[in-house]
Amino acid sequence: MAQIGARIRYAAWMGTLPEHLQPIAVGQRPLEREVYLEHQRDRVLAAATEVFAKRGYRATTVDHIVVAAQIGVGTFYGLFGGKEECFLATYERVLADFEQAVRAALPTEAPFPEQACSALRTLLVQIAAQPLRARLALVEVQTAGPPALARYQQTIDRLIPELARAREESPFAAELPSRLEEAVIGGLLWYLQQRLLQGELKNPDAHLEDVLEIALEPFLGPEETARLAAGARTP
Amino acid sequence: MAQIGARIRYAAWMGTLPEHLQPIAVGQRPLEREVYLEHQRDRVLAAATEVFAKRGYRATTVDHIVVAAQIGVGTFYGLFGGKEECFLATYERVLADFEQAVRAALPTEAPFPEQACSALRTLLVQIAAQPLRARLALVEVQTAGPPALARYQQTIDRLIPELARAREESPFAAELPSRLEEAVIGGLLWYLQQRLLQGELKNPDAHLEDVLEIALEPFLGPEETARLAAGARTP
Amino acid sequence: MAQIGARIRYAAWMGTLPEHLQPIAVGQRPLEREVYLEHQRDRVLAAATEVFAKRGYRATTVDHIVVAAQIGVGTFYGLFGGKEECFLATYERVLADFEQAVRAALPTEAPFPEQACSALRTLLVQIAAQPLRARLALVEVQTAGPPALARYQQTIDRLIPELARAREESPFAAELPSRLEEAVIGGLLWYLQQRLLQGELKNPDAHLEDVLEIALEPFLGPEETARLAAGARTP
Amino acid sequence: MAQIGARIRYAAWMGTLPEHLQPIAVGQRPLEREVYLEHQRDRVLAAATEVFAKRGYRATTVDHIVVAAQIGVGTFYGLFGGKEECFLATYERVLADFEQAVRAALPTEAPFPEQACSALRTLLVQIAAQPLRARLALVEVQTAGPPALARYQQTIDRLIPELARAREESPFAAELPSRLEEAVIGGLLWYLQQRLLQGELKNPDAHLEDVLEIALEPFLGPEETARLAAGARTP
DNA sequence: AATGAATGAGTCTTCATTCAT
DNA sequence: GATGAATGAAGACTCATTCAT
Repeated sequence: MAQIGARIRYAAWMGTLPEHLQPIAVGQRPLEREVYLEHQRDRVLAAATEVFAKRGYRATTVDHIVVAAQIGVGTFYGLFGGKEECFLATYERVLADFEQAVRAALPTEAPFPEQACSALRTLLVQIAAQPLRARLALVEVQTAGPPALARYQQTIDRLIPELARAREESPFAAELPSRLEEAVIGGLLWYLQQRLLQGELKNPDAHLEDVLEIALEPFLGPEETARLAAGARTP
Repeated sequence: MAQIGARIRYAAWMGTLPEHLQPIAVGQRPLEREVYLEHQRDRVLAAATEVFAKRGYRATTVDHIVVAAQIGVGTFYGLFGGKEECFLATYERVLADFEQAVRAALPTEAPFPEQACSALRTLLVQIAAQPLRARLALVEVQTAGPPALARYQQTIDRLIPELARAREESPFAAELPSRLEEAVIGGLLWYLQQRLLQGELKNPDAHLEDVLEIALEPFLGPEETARLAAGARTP
Repeated sequence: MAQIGARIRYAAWMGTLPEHLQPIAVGQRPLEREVYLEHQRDRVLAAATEVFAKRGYRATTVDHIVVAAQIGVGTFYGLFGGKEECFLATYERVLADFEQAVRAALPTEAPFPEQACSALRTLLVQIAAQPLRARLALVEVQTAGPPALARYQQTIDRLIPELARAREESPFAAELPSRLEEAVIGGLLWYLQQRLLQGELKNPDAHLEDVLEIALEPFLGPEETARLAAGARTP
Repeated sequence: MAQIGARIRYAAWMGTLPEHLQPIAVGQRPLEREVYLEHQRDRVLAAATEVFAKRGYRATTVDHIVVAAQIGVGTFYGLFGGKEECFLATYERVLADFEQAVRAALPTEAPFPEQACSALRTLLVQIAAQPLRARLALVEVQTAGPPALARYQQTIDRLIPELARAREESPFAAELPSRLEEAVIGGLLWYLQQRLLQGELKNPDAHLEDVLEIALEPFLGPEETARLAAGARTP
């Protein structure tokens, strides 16, 4: 029903035409192919992310992805087991990228509150920079069927121990509700999801205060939270 | 593919068969019919709730509902505009019932904290008593397409002012994060949704403490919350 | 991909247009509908038989049938579980018709050899009259997948006891090979199948002698067989 | 979807790796290559036979064969024109092997009945020894499309003159039905096919008597047939 | 010569919705 | 008003075959 010529893409990517300029190291060829393939999967994943985020998981058809990625249907099924598996791969990729961004920016030597603040800020920055991918990871994942939902919940469950460190640092650790981490994460996700759906997350710093209040104030109290917010704003 | 004879049901409900023995009071007929129709819609809604909750919105087909409700497809489309509209109606009905239950049990004369506590407890009781309907209103609604999601968010938005009363009552009103209501509701919904999906909401009182901690402690503080929990447990 | 307007067919079949000429007996309507439905299934079955016989089971697509029968794809799947089930139904129908024709022509009061001869002759007549259906029942059934093959073998197994009656009548019963029925039926089917594939079964009487020789001579001997052949030729 | 490194296999078969140590006799290379190619085709054919027999012609995909044979898809298409042609080649190969086995065991100097008996016995032995190949040559060939079916019928047609020799030897040649060879072969094939499908051809001698009765008794009469069966059993 | 990634026509199947009865 | 047969667009997925490397 759609798509034509992706072999051409490979040729183009290889820059085939000026033959004499090609790397002559014959042994290298298979490597290039491998690199191309990785690149290919990435391209499809990127296209899929966009399509999923724009149309929603359900409204997206394999054909949409295939057209967007400029590949054949068969290629798609060679790369992924099907629409659902493709979505899952997309989700994993987005998640991994976000996580890596957060880790990369993390002031590992700083005290925990600063680290937490940095993580949240990077998250907001990432969301603002890549709203489509964020939408996929926060919204669409919830409607992409049971396996995706399970994977989403698993992701969140992994956040609980991270936040538990805030409890340890808390001056009022003793009085904290037992389920606080869970509630805080639920609240935070809700907040982000709502803002995202309203298209209100263009400017990360505009929401940092809210986010810190939601995520950290219950543990660290208002003054400390305000201090963090102020600190984050300056640099 | 399925369904047989629903006209018969109407006849039976009317006690029709011996036609000449029917009440002839013509004026009364339309009323009976109206009553029947309402009854009919209720029956279909009830059947639909069950099907939607059991199979999930997406996996449910109009035929499933139609078979469960023992009506014809045409009747279904006479009653609702389509599958989505039917789901929405189902959702509204469930919501209205839950709300009514909460209102009915509300100690209107009691101070706010007691009222809030009662509302939350009734909610837990309702969820435990009707897990299918709860599942529909908390989980399925999120996967039933954009309109349903919008309606869900609207529902939640309406809860914010209710919770804002807790802020007024709060002894530390001044220090409360500005977005606290939002975060608290998000956290609460997350908590309920997770428990529901795990099938852990059979016993309402087992979760009341958690729920109070999540919903009220941020506003009222630990002592007051503990007091409410204790008070709720006794009656 | 194809098909339009079958509702029209129903109207036409009902002869709707001249409304005042319609049977007014309202109670009769559902019956007519039922009759129509049976007629409908028959029509589809007839169309399917033709398509299957002409294109072969494998080369036939559901769409081919659907176009030939002038119905919608959905209607097809409402009538049958799928292509294979449709083929099976077709096969059963053809078989039943052939069997009925044989039974109808059977001289029940005559001695066994005459009955057998009549049965074989009717079979040849039927095959000559409906080569497409014969082809389906003798050839295509073997390539229509395991279930069809099993059904075919079952059919043949049911013929063995019928032929065993010839053994009882045989003057040399004692000397007959034990597996003779099986071999004879195999040989007969082979003969018919080959002739059919060569398009050589246009004239039933041209093959009656061969068929009698194959099927009956091993049991009844050459003279008796020749007598039967001669007798069958005259009427 | 599958297959890796078949070039390696060639290298291994050639003992390639230490390139400078390879026999340099250039003239010899093409020969080795030819030998390799024949070997290669054999290997693929063997793998294909197994796959076709196990999964059935229709359910077998080119990929299945390619994986089983450990070659690339392209190689497959270099070796055969396509799936159907490959099946045909497989069939020919199996047939040729069976025929050769029969010929090899044939007591050329013995009188015809003994030869026929030997041929049938060898056939049964071969079938018992290689049920998969037998299944391919007797069953699958019938479902592998028109060309294969035609080829199958051709094979059988070639058997008729062989069996006609039995007619010449027959003491009752004059009374034999004219189409007897055809019927007998049809019956024999049917018998074998049925036993094969039921997995009942493990022990060749258990079926020799049946087979002789089906194939030879019509020509040679019961006593002679019994004599042959007895003779075949002893050696 | 061998490889296997890419292709995309072709297949089956589902299901929301319509409308003549 | 109720019915349910009919529709057919739309979807997911397969697999024989090609061809650049």
